[in-house]
Amino acid sequence: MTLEMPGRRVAPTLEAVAAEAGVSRSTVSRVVNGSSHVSPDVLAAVNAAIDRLNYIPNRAARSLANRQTMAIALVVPEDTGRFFGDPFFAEIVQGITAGLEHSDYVLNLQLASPTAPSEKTIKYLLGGNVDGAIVVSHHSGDAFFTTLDATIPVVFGGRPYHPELHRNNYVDVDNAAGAAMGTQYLIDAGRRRIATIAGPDNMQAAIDRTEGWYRAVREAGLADDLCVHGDFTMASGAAAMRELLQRDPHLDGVFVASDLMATGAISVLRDRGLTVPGDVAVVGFDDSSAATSGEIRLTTVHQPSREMGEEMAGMLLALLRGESPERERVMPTRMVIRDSA
Amino acid sequence: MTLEMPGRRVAPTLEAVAAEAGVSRSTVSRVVNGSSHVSPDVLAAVNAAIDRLNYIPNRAARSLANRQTMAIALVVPEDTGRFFGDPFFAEIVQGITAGLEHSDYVLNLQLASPTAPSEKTIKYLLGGNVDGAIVVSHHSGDAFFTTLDATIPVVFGGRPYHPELHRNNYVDVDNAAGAAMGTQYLIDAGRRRIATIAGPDNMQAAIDRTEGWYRAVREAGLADDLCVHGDFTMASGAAAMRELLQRDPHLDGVFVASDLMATGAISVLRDRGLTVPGDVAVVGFDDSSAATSGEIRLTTVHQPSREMGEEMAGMLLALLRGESPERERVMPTRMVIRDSA
DNA sequence: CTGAAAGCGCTTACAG
DNA sequence: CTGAAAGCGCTTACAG
Repeated sequence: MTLEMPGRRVAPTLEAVAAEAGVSRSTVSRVVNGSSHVSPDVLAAVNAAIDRLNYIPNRAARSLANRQTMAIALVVPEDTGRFFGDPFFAEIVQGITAGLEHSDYVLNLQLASPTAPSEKTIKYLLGGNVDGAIVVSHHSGDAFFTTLDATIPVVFGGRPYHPELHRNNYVDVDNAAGAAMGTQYLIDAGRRRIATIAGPDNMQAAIDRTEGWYRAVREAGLADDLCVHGDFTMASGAAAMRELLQRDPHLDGVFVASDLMATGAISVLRDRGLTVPGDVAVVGFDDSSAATSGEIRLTTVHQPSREMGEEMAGMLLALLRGESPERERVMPTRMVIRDSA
Repeated sequence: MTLEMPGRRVAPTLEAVAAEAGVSRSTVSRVVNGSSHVSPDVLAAVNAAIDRLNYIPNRAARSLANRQTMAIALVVPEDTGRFFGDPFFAEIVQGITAGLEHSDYVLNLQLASPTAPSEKTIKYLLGGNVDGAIVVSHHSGDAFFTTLDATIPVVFGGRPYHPELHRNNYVDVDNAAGAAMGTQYLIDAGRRRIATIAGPDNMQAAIDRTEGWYRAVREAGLADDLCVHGDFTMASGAAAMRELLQRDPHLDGVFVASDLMATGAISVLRDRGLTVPGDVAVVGFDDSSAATSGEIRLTTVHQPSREMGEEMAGMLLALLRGESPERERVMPTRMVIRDSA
């Protein structure tokens, strides 16, 4: 590692390009950074030299000089299993990646534990290694993110749990309205005994969806006692469904706060010999690929996950440019009717 | 962004620590980097100063000075859907993360397209932004990885497609032997018309597994004509199963090159009213979480994915230390008997 | 064991 | 529009 490999050319520096083009380093730096104050012919000469030498600016040197790392952290306070298990995240990441594609920023994935990030992650995030951060799947009770938000620009995927404490940048959907819509769909279909499988109550999105269910069910004058919480995994959806069935074997509709949980719920329904949507109609939330990969295609509340990812990236980029974008971007949901309700 | 935020302290530098401790910068640098040539009391004084000031070394400055980035790229030549859709990757990533936990390296995720990495990714990887790379899910026909391997230390997850062209570092299992074992299990169970759902033939692991199936089936004197390829997704497993059934409605066993594809295959089997393993016995490969999340728990060939990820990290770390670890680490597979065969 | 000095490859005012 | 100079915060020989 220490000795020069044969055939391993040393990377050309700004200095070399300057010499090749017959100009000063300042000038090369200007063209590399797209400054407008460069005469056309000089610009051409420098660009030619850059191509000839195959020059790529040294990131570390640049960072040191201008105090920008050109890196963005994607912080996901979930264990690996949850992160990889839910297609919702795949779409978010896809969107973020797309939104960053034409920028010079690179994405650094930081998987943290749901309770608290590791010492290493904290040091990394607070140690000036990234210019900004996107945090998705935020849980309550972690003061770290408040610190982070005070240190570098951060945008949240989903309204963070304590919005009243300080104003955050986030992109989200109106979870309560979406959930109410999904529940209303069940009501309109004539269901009268409607349960919900809610998400974890330390996540704002989950809380809001539960709220939406309550609202719809109460407005319709129906009972609101059938609420069981899961943690957004398929297994937890199944477990919740079992409990619900035990509490009321005659329920005829269930609004589930995520497609993945809905998939789990449906499998137990079928195990019990109940038909979907015949005996029990099921409405999910997300419209992720989980909605169509199971045995029964899910009727669900669609949220534009990919676009949300793009929005997050765009918002952070704007923040990084020193602009003041709208702090709260709430995107629309809509019903997608398929086979489960 | 440009003006100093109120309350935003400037990060303390090495210089500041040196002043605080009453020593030179060189000395502080030595203790930060764990050099042994420091007297006990000086070491104590410096560490105290570091704690007092809450000093975190500046990465960019360090990188610039010693030409190390302390970053490792995880390159996955798959689209986001595939990467997030297969729990196998989750376990690999988990292992890699664990293996890097106690090092000072950070992981940079680079999702590339299966055919060729983007211009941005290439520039990033070749532009001295990472000290090494781990590439998983390597497909054939991409000369880029040869270039990459010649530029920085890289370890492959799975033997790369053209091992004869140059010697790579990799960690893998004996895919052929594992597949033969899985197929043999079917044979021993009395199955006589055994098909395979193979992986894409531009991936070495897939090729090897197909090879193992051929070997077992031929040695048993059985027909070897029922081979259909999928691309490791659940949907492709289902499609392959349909084609297989069309080619021979009476097949009684199938070895599937991945659990995810096996899950897809089983769902069509059941749709057709065939019982598993009664009518058709199914053996998967991976023993990922997909093996136990479906309707029928998979009998499958286990590969130690998480450990493999750890090995990859360990191997790369050794390479980065300038050591010469074994270039090829082949880990054991074993049968896991559950309900599908 | 410790320090002074040079240097890593850029950017950024400051002149002109 | 262009260049000379200083500086970003470290590490690395080189002396001592």
